Amino acid sequence: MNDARWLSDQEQGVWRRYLAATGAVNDELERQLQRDSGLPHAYYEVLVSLSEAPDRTLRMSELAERSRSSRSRMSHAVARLEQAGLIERTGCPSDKRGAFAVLTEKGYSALVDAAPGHVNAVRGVLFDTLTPTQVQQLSEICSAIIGGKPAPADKSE
Amino acid sequence: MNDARWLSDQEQGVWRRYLAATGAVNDELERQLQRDSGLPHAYYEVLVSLSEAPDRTLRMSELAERSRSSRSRMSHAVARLEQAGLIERTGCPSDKRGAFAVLTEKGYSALVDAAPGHVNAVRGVLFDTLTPTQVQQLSEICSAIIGGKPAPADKSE
DNA sequence: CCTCTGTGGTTGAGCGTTCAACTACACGAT
DNA sequence: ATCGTGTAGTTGAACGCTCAACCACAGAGG
Repeated sequence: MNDARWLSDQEQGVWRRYLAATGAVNDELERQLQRDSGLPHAYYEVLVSLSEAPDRTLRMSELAERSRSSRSRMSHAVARLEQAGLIERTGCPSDKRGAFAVLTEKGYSALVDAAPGHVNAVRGVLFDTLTPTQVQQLSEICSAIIGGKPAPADKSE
Repeated sequence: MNDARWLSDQEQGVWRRYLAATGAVNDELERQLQRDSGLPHAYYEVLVSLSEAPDRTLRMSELAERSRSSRSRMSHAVARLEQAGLIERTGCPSDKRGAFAVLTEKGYSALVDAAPGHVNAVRGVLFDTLTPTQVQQLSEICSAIIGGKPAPADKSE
């Protein structure tokens, strides 16, 4: 493990804190959403994306992009959400390979029901914990990470 | 969605960037480790914990704590790692309910092989992307999220 | 000794993600 | 027309995680 390119003690500490912190945030959100709404966070985000789209409708691939997710994953996810009655699928007339996902009324209410608790959890875990200065710093740090790597990123800002 | 406790536009932006950034970091690390070593990141961390313990040995529950993981998860994980020959289990003489997990030579080599690529990935995704100031800020932000304890040199866990 | 409660650890089912096929259609070239 | 290539989306198996039992033992009290 004595590699010339190993992390410094300081870097190693930061990295471990990073893993602990993001892990804690993740766990807390996942647990809260699952407990209060029976939805995994990933599925909640799918509903959010659809709710913000015109006609609450998106192509599968668009939906995958916005959720930073693979097509396969979105296929499985939408299948489950459809089976739960929160989403419906319709074919695309102009391109017969395509498929639309549409948020149902039931799906919209599920989202409206889930949102306050979720927002509360986000506040509790992040915005209530950090100072406004830290929030600003975190924002810039995240922008740096997103922009510096060839990863599927949200450009809608 | 017009809840009095909804997130402000700024907060919402930060939150989405946070999700994108941490998601990208996660995906990148998971992909790199899986491709180059066939290990999920969680399993890699188990090997790291064991490699740092005296005699490369830890009780299951200690291992679970250090990996911020449930006992169940650790049981499954160690079962798989044992089956892969990277870990061995031995009973605890003083408490016959207990079990030790021991890193094998093969497990140690697997870790040594995997480490450089992993460290490289961590650098590429985080430390090469951020300025030293941002790294320091991130460290304090993570500390705040974890425990509310500020000190960068803090080690009260 | 025996039960009662608590703890260390395991197990199995259910679920979400991944990966590698695979289907079906679009589009351009031959 | 048909061939080849590329794209949209789906499928199934393998795998890791979670959750709720569950087993085996420890320790205290009767």
